[in-house]
Amino acid sequence: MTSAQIRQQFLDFFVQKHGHRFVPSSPVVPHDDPTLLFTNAGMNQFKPIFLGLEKRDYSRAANTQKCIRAGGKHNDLDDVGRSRRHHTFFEMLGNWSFGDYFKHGAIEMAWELLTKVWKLDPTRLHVSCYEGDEQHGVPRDTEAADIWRQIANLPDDHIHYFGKDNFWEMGDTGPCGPCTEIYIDRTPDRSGGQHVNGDNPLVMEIWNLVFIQYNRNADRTLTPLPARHVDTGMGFERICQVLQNKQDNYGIDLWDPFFAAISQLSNRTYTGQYPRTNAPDPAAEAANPQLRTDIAFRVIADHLRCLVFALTDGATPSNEGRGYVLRRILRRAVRFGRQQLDLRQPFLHQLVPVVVDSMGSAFPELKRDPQRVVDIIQDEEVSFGRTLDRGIALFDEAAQRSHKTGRISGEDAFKLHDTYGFPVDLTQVMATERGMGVDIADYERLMDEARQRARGTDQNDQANLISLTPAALSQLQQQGIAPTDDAAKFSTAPVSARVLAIWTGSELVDQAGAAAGADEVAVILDQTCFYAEMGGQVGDSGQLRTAGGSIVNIQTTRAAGGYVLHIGSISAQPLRVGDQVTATLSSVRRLTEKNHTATHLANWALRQVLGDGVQQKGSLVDPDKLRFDFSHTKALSEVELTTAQQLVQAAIEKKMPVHADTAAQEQAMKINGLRAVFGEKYPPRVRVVSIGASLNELLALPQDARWREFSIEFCGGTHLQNTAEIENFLIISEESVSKGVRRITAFTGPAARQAQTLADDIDQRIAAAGQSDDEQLPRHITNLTRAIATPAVPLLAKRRAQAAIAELHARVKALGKAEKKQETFNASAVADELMKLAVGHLIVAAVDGASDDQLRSVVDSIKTRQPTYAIMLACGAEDKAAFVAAVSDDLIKKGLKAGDWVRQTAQVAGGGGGGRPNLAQGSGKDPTQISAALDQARQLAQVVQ
RNA sequence: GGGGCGUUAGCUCAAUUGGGAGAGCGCCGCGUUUGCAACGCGGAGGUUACCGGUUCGAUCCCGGUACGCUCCA
Repeated sequence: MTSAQIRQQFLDFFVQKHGHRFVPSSPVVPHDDPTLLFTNAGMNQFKPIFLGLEKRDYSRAANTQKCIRAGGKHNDLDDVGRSRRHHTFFEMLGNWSFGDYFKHGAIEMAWELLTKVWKLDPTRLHVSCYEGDEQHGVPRDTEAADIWRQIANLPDDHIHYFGKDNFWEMGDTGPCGPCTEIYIDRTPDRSGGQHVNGDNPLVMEIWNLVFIQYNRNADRTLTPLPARHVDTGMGFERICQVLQNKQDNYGIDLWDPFFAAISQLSNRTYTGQYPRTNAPDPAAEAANPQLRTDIAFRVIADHLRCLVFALTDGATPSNEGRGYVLRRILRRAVRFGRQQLDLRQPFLHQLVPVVVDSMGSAFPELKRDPQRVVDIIQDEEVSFGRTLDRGIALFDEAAQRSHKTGRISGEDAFKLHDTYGFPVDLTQVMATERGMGVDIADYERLMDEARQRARGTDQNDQANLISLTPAALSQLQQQGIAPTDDAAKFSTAPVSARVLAIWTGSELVDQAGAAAGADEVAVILDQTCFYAEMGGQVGDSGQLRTAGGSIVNIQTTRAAGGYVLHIGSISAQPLRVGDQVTATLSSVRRLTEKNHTATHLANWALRQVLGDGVQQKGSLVDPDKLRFDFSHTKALSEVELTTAQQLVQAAIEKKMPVHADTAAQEQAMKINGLRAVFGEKYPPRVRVVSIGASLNELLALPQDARWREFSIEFCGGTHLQNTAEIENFLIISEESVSKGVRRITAFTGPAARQAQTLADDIDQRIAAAGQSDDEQLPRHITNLTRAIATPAVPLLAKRRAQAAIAELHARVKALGKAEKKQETFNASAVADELMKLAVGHLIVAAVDGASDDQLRSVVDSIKTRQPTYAIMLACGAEDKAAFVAAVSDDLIKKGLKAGDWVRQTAQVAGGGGGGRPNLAQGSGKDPTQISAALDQARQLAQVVQ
């Protein structure tokens, strides 16, 4: 049975036989959950259902979920390759019940699938159940055990009890419950019962059934949930191992194409050997080259699969967060290829088609744009190659330094790693190759210190107000407080509302402010006109006022579990639950709406200019500006920017009406030219914001080619009535945010007007500089440079100024060159004159009207012709005297050093100087003292006369 | 979010009590050679990332900005 069949049978069993809805795997990169690095369990996408934040139109679901476990709390990265069961990426088969079937149904179906469909030997199956927790009043899960006895006829010695391993919790608080795990005993004599939940690889957990029936409160107590859920997870690679009768997860057919491809690249074969333990054992590995090869094959295959999925789902390698985890995974794969398989050139990207071909039918998203994935990986490989080359050079230096001790210092190893990204295990390998060691203890010490430093300043600010804890959420629900009615948010009129709850960030209180404590709060009302941050539009600010004189200044607004949190500070009188308030928006809402409507026009205009490849990658709309990120591979040209800007400006001048209405998603999706954010989940009924044509017109003729001339987007934000209200639109900057993503920032309305005056000012300066005299050029350059240093300068004006500055620089350079040509001619002539004034081997003279540079070239000129002389020349400008001295080696030996000579000379003219014994320079502030200074110079030179 | 490091010629990089901006490769010209490679001679190419400060004087010291590399969370 192939792995593909196994996957399909699992899904068919639940979907076709037991009425589950197939819910496609959510992306491995959880775009909407910043607390999670990667999707690491099947239930991630169902979390909101368990938390009671969301309802679905199905109560049974099944899927195979893409999971990554690396970098977070579960970090399996370093075990991969040596371990038989670990992956950075794996599939988790699962079935769920949301308030539908519970323990009986879950166990019955699991048993049926394993023993009837897949025909596993029932006598080899064991289960574990929760042993209970008296302290919190949770009984031993005899219920599950009884079901097992009844359905599976399991004898008592196949039912085991454990503590916290059999109690599953989502977090510190929230839904949780006991679970029952199914194990398979593959010992020859079926004696594995004692190893259940132990380390024996022959006794392996294959399925975990979780029964969610409690809520864990903040005080650690448990409350039974009104609706009980089932959440199960079965490692796909593991069950394939069992059904294909293999000893390890990498022995299954799924990996065959991977190993074949790696084999072809490296000209080696995979034999499936494993070390005794998961921990690296350099001695054993050194003695067995085939073992090292096998480990490398597994590392590359696993990491490759992980990268391709993560990149496909929109992540990119970077130096922070999840991007950093991906970079580490990629580099680990490259390192193993390089060290063990001698793959010195970028190779990983060549393997991408293996993943796409072998898994593309189960995960069609892989086929969408594999070339992008190839490009990103290749880029990373090339840049890691540079890092390694640099590291090797630096390692050589370090080895040189410590060649006496025969030991690379911990400090060097640390610096190689911390500053230059050169992996410490490579340092060790290279040291060993030269018969050297590495001071690893000291390296670890420095590493710990660095970790401490990084953590030291990690403070969690008062961010607690912006969301509700699961405990607070369930408390609100239990009090019967309905989600906030925010239908009024699309208008700007004040509304009258009642205070339903006050949240301090840690608890719900009846009153707050002034004498009542906590004045930074989040207020929940029965209805509101405030827009909670969403879809890139920032939350509203404004005021809540009571008749009794309490005022809450709202800084921002967020949504949590259907409740709108008005976050702000209470002044004057305390605020109480039950108070009647008037909610008034700040006038900046209008500015935000200008920016939001303009963002839609910008999105549309960029697509007109750059083509359909432009996809929205993010946006931020606040009162000050709009920021729009979109996919595009290179910087925008001046023409593209100008055209996009003009398109938006034209749309403003056309005074187009802005329509917003809801429609069935399925219908709306058909509209030609509609923009939706890729990867975003949209509800069955969506709100469509269209500019220039009403939703009714659009839906009447959805495929009409005309619609491409209009901006049409799914959007829940607030907008103007008419584009004319935007007034002005000016692009302020254009930059790259990550590979393949550009960002434009723009202003509208009054901010754009202000920016325009800056642009006009700059254009005037450019014009003035163009006609400037030669001497004034540097001043114009400085002025222009300063003028564009202000952040709010429109981009096009800035680019014009930069071009002008470059031109001015070129002019200055050309002038300097012309002057210099004359100078060299003068220098040798002046030198000729001066040499006539020599007294013995000494020349001390003033050169009138010469510059510092000219002075030096005269000295050079004399020196080349009379290498045995001592020379001191001086020149004066308005407020400055300059000296250059040169002394021959002979005369230095006699006691005249140029540095001392020029210093003591320049001191006479109120300055100082210095340099080397053979050449030095100095300067002073008083040019009238030049001749006195030169007298001093002659005096000092007496020593060599 | 917090550290470390970097930015000098087209490229790779030097330049220490703060005092003359350099090398190798590449490029252009000339020479040697039947030709090529190689070699020899000569040459062009620099706002030392940007802004400010200290100083008689800053590639160098100090502060800030931008960009890049890198480690940790």
